[in-house]
Amino acid sequence: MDVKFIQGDVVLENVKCLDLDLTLDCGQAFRWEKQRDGSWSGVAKGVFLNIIKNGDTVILKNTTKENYENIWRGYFDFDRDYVEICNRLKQDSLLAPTVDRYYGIRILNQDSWEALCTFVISQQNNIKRIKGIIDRLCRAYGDEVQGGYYTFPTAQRLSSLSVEDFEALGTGYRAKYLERLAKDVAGGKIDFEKIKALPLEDARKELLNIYGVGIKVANCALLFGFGFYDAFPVDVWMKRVMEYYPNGLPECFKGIEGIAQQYLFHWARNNL
DNA sequence: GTCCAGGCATGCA
DNA sequence: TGCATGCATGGA
Repeated sequence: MDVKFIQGDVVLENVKCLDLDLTLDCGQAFRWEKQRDGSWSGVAKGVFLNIIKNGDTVILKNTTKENYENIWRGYFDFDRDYVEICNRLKQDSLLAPTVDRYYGIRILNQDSWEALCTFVISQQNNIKRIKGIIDRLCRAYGDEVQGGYYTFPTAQRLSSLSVEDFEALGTGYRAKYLERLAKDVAGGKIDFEKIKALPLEDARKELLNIYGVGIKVANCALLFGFGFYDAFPVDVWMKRVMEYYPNGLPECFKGIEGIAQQYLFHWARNNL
């Protein structure tokens, strides 16, 4: 992959195994919007981005070199060899056709706080409604960084809200979880950087101590917001998929269980 | 009207 | 340890 900085844009050439449509709308992030020109707009880590892919060329419009290096390079996982990963996953005969069918799904490295909050909201919920809740949350308590695009509110900002304030966003019974989560994070009870540095099992234990966080939400947060590619979230869709793996996960998933999971999850939602 | 969604806390055995 | 139950909301 070649990186060029051309007239205020960041241009990446020869990008392999990246499908923006699949990656930005496969149930791992809920805030990206597709534009009429086929590009995607969104906000991550407090910064707005419009991104488009033509052939093997990706253009991050109106982006500084600093933002590319500090945010987007890691967010889109540009340094990871997904071609090699997909080839490895295709050693599994069940996953092989799925990887071919949905080739280009990547894991986004989202902000830890946003991912944790997002997947607390996601529990016992559907993707359409999750998006609506998060959109209302950001519009109400985030900062507008571009017309109609808002940052995800900080834990400090949300720590002053009441349970009723969260309920007003349509979060339902999850409101009490969010209320306490915001206060605990703002108060320093939960240290994201410390958790990121732990082994998977220990990191998961830390997250499981949080009110409203169970095994599924913990694994999603670990995979999408803490850099644990070996986390393997199992929700109602993945439970159906697991019937195809009665003897457990195949050896070729090792270390990248989370990436395998995302292909299987997407396949399940579209075919089961 | 019933069922379901990227589940979890709680109570009880 | 494992299992049953209640839980908010909105779309199908």
